[in-house]
Amino acid sequence: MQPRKKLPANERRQAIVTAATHLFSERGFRGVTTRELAKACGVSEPVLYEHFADKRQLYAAILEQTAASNPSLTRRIDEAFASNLEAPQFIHLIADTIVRFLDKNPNYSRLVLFSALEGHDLAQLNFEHHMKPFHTMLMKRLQADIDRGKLRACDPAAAARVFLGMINQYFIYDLHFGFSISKTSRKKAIEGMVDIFLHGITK
Amino acid sequence: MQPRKKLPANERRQAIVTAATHLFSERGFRGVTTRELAKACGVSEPVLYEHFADKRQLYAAILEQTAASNPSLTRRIDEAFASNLEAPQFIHLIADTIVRFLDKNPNYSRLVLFSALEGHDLAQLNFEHHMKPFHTMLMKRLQADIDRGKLRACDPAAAARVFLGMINQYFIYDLHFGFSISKTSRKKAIEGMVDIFLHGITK
DNA sequence: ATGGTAACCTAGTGTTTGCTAGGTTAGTGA
DNA sequence: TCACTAACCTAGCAAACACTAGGTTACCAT
Repeated sequence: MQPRKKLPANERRQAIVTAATHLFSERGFRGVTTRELAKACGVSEPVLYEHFADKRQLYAAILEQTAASNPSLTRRIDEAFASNLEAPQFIHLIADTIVRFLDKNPNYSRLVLFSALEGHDLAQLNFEHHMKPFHTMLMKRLQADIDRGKLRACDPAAAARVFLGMINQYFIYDLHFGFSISKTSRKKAIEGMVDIFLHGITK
Repeated sequence: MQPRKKLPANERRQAIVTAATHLFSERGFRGVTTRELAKACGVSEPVLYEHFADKRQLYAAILEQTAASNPSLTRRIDEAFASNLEAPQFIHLIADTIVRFLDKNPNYSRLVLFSALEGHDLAQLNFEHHMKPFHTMLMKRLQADIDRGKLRACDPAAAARVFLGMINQYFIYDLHFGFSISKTSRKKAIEGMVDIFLHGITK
């Protein structure tokens, strides 16, 4: 065991947030003790309290970072919306982007869902920052396509909900099956769902 | 304060389970203390331990009852499947039945989701007893309609997933909005989603 | 009426929790 | 090189936790 390395405040703080994100996403706010947290960070408990006033504020910092970050996902989504792809290719791209993100960030959905269930003040942050804007953008895009006569005259709000629910179901299945489905059959499942969704909104 | 009423074991046990179901669905397993539990039941803590070996077994009993019960929902779903309604009416009926159930049992989804997230042994019980059979039945029904030429040749497994995800999204929105949406707009939202789903699977 | 007992209680147990007082060490600038 | 301080530690607090030993009371059969 080599002597412990001392880190500057900002780096240590980030290390704590990273480790805590893992733990909180696995077991929720109440399921993680500050002792575990400290051990996972490789430091002692008082160090946590030099960066965060209490456990709740540490949790809040994590939720905030989670909701504010994921720049790669946001960027790719924005790119998809900015592109002039036709509806089918556009929907495929969006679905693929989100599912790929969820595969690479298995913590994400758990963290968000835990915070919502546990009723944390900042639980709606992700909803307001990601889901709602996405929902709005998707609605507008679909409405535009309907106006252009590219899609049939369905309710764009309902369509956006179906799409989000469809993608979300992907996570629920993972939650129950424990990621036991192979990547290939997963890809097929997504394609099947997108296929039905597209048929549902096109003439 | 009138003298406390003594209940026979089976009635007291059921009273405990009922009260505990409420609390656990609101805050999850770790979010509820045995003291709260006892208070909510109107008894002292040792009474809990005369009916259940420990907190986990009480929780297990609740999950078991939740997964095994809801006979009204199961019966109505079975009736819908047994009926010879055409696909559109059938899908409308199923969606309406489930949504109506979720409105009357706001605890249900939370309890199931909490147990899944917290990784309880019996978490898959509901999935195995309700979701999976329903998924299978829906798949078979859709496949039959596809074979009869009533529906287009889509992937029935994917279709079932889209349907479940769509319904599930209804709960997620409630989770975030806190049941602030009025019943009428809710009904409209469901109808819009069912509409898209139906268009997605019909020719 | 009254004994027997199922149903319930008070008053704790040891353990774990979030959090802290007060001391120690590693790294840096002069 | 050495003093200063940011970064870290050990040790332990009070409160809350799941759970229990041992005594009390309401109810029912006789």
